[in-house]
Amino acid sequence: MKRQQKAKESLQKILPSGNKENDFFQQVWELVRQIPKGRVTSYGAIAAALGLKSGARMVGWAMNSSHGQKPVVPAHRVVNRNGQLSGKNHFATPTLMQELLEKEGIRIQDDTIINFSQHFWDPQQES
DNA sequence: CCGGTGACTCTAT
DNA sequence: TATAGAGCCACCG
Repeated sequence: MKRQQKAKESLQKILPSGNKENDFFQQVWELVRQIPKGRVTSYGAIAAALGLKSGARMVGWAMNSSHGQKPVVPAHRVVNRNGQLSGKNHFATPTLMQELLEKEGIRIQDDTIINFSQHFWDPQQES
């Protein structure tokens, strides 16, 4: 639990100069930002796109740090492999994620995206 | 250096 | 079909 707070604080360090801008987090944020409106992707897909075979958790960690990022990170467009809004609890409000997705034309039922595969956006496909 | 944790995913029972 | 356990990488103290 405290890890998240610490992680957020650590984020403060990577923002200033002299740090590794190529940080894993930055990569994730950048990729997430490239997600087209009305589309969604999974942590595993992002992790794979970054070269992490099973680093889905790291992606989630990056999302945690994405809170308050200057370039808005549409973390709401990132869901688990099941299309469930697993991270909705980490947003400003648990319902914010769903609201944002619905605003983009995505139907959500039971915290799960309907026709997830249809809205799914492959990070590698953007290239 | 080592242990613990995490917005995940897969495999096994 | 559902539940349980292990694997995975990165970061912190």
